[in-house]
Amino acid sequence: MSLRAVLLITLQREPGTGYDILQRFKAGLAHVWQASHQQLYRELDRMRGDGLLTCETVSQDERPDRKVYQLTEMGLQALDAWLAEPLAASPVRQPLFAKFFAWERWPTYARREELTILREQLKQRLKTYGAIEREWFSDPQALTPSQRAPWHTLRLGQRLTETWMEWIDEVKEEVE
Amino acid sequence: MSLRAVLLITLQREPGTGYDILQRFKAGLAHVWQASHQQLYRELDRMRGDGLLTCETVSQDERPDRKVYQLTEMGLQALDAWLAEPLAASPVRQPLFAKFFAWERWPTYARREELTILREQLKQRLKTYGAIEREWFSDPQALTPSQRAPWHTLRLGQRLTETWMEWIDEVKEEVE
DNA sequence: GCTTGATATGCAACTATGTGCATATCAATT
DNA sequence: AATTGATATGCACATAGTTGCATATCAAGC
Repeated sequence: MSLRAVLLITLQREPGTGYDILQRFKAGLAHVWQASHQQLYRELDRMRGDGLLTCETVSQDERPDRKVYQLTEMGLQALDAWLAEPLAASPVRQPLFAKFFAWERWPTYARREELTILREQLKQRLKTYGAIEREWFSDPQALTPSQRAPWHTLRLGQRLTETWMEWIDEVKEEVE
Repeated sequence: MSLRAVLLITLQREPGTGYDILQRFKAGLAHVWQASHQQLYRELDRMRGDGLLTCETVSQDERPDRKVYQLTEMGLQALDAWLAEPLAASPVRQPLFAKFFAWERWPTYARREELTILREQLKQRLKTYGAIEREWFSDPQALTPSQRAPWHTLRLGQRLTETWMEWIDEVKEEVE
């Protein structure tokens, strides 16, 4: 349901095509949801089939048609229902942690490589967060409550990433 | 692959049945992996089919047979290959964050309920972590490196959970 | 002239996970 | 005597997500 919910939220703000949504995902929702274009197009079509969206095909000169999706009343109701229902706890799944349970069989060079790559990914993620923050939330005091809410999620994303990085730096010393 | 990998690690330490593994998951690996019994039995059977495990059926007086699974040489190789290969970055998927992007449509009472329930779940998780720590890692200094490694994962689990809880407490004030 | 990247869409096959249902025994409690 | 919880296994169906492939145009750079 969650991809569907994220799409409902994204389209509720303004109508758009699969490609639009993909761009929005890459820009600001990067710390919220990731999906491939295949997944998006498929889900949008299903949602249209279920009556949550309407689809208007816009012809373009000598280019593939754009399909602009828009929420229906039913879609809005589905969104409200999802918002009202508390989320189920997400199951814990940390494949990296599992490797620590096979410490003896995990070669030192592989440990080092794994942690180095992960640290690099986290650093990159922080950079992305920073870019999003500068673009959308440069002046937190000036934000309205509904603009401020997404900012909070970004802040948590940052703190969780920092917590991870601090841990890696501590553990790395013991790896070698 | 990851459930498979977790099973390889669990069985590498000592052979066992699906039920055994389920108990181990509940006991100590709770902060690493969660899986239903259906998933375990199915995956174990597939792994046997792929030659990673052998299965010995042990008859019990008037009870269903127990199936004791054990790693094969191939299974050990698969484990080593998995350990050597750095993990791909896991995609970000935070349905809760998505709700913050629909702030205006998210009723105050629902926000409050959502965060209260989540806080309770996190508190419960910390309690579980505490129990695991007391049972397995009561004296961190006395641990061998390979016992110490899983302890690190527990510590990170605790810190991430704490980071979440602090964030909830901050955000809760603005919710109301 | 050719490649690369952005724009724009999607099918088909596969893998992973979740949910509902089903079975069977024994011990302990009500 | 009946129910509940622990032990022990599993099938079948449904949902969610990944990967490979396919198509088509235009602009910009080499």
